[in-house]
Amino acid sequence: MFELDLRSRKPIYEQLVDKLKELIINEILKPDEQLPSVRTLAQELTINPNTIQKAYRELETQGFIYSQQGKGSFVNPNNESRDAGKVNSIKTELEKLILEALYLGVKAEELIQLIENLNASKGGGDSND
Amino acid sequence: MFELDLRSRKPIYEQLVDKLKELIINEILKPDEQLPSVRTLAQELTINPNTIQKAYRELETQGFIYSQQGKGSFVNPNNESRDAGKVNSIKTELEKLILEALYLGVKAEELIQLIENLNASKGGGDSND
DNA sequence: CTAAGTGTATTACTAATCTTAATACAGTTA
DNA sequence: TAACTGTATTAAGATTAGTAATACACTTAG
Repeated sequence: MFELDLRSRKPIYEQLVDKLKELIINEILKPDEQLPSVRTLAQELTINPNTIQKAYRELETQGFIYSQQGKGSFVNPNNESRDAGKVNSIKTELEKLILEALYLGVKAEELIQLIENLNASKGGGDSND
Repeated sequence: MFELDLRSRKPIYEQLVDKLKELIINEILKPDEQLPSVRTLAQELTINPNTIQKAYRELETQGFIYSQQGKGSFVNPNNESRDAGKVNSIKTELEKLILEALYLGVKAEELIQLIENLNASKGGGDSND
């Protein structure tokens, strides 16, 4: 299900968070779909269950999944209103990166094109990155 | 010159890097303008010179400043061609954030507006964030 | 109720990072 | 030469991050 780089400087749990976020955003994991249990996934990836749990907790904090004790962890159906704070922090990050890109000579049109491409492929299934 | 949060989880040198990048991008620090010396700034902020140096080294690695032994550290005039690798990594980061924003319900138009606003204010002096 | 599955919490050990400090070296400039 | 620059090294302490082992709590199927 995942390919992890155990030798990377990037923590395992962070790699997990990124990959799962990607799967959720690209709707490969559907709303309310159950994720693998912490122990199952831990066995599969040959890492510690706590590491999985740390990733799941982070995803829950960020609002991408919800967990129920005894039942499992599931993809959070994305109601586009609950995340005002998160949207704001993302916008702040975006501003920083956009300013940096503009400073380095990237044209505004190019950035706009980037958005339009990503927006067009949204919901169109998987992406190749 | 700066306000640092010594109690923050964010390392001091990283706070410095961010602030200086901002000043450079917004052209408050002009090309070839000399930065405060590591020792001066260290005294001013009551922190260790090594911490300043770490920030300066990071800024130099990222291409925002250049340093000359015996002379000082200076804002790097931004020739908009040298940073192909950096531009690419910024674009990758942007893609991730844009996808996440779109997923959370932010409209593409809103993001485009964001870019246009930032682009319009570019070179127009300071910003209020 | 029991068994086997789920998530959760606590604790501990290890490793890495951050900050400071004390020196020393090297180049520039007046 | 003196006083300023950046740079490098080493070491120490503190904090944080990552991983692991274990126990607890809830849910579901029988």
